[in-house]
Amino acid sequence: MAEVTASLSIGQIAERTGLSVHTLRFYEQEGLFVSPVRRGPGGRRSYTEDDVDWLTVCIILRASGMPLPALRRYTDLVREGAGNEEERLALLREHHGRVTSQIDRLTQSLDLITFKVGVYEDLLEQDGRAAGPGRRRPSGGGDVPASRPGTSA
Amino acid sequence: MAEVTASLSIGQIAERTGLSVHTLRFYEQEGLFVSPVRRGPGGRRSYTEDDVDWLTVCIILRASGMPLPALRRYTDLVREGAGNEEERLALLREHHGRVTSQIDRLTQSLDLITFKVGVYEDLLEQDGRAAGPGRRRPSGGGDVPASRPGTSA
DNA sequence: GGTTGACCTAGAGCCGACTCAAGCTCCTAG
DNA sequence: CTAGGAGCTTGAGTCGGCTCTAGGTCAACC
Repeated sequence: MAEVTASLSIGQIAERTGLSVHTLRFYEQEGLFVSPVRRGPGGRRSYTEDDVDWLTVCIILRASGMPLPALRRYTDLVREGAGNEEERLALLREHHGRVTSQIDRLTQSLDLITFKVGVYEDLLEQDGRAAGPGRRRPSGGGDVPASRPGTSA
Repeated sequence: MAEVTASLSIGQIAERTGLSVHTLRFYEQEGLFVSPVRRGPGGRRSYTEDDVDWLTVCIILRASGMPLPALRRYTDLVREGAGNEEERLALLREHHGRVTSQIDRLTQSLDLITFKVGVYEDLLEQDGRAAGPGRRRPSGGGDVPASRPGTSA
């Protein structure tokens, strides 16, 4: 129950988070740390487990496409402490919306891709065996040699 | 049934696809057109409906994160015509995989975001009414004023 | 005949998010 | 004592994907 918050070097943080030391310094400079990064002997950065936790959140937000300025804003709000929860919520909600619509867009795109994959699979399969009209797809995904152009989307 | 493939100007294409004229010229330069863009009087680009169809595919592939070089490669394969379907399929499959894993990542991220939104909603709601312990979440998403640090991820 | 407006080219510029380079300070091990 | 390795700072470079500028052509309209 003691564990007086062991301090971690930038290298250790890099290893734990998967971010590069470059990126860690860059993030610091961009104001993405809630509490200022302490310095140990020789001016070396010294981090805590809390920093790792926070970075984990940052990484997830970044992975979901939150731009650095937004992440920075969020960090600022958290640093300011209690009293701005509405704004934090608003920010998170907005991001939530963007992520869901991004997932939607991707899912839609995936439909086309899946379709095209299927078209080529059929094409190659029936190319392999002699002939014989097996299950075919509605056609229209062959991209170019469609003889009558206009259906190649 | 006639419709001798009316030719469209770059401006019309821009309007139809939502790409800017800049981007259309840029894409052409990047080799993202299957057939070379024809030129009308005065050297003006003249497109067909087929180009629109192809661009639509390109837009979807781009929207799902396919990098320009990959898109270019795919375009090259299509331009070359029949005989390279395996490679097209491989390319599409690879992209398919990347898109699905991207969707997975986003969905995971969304979980955290949703959770945090919930935390702040609860917090603000119970802040609004006097007190009374309504349904609460397991806590741990409050970011910073957690008194005992180390649980703020 | 002057002024739009859409188009052309070549090439520069921009933005986001890193990523690296140069030159320095420490500390530790051999 | 020196070589290596981790860290430091400032500032520049990179990459992907556009986006814009400058300077010009051409056709149409008033």
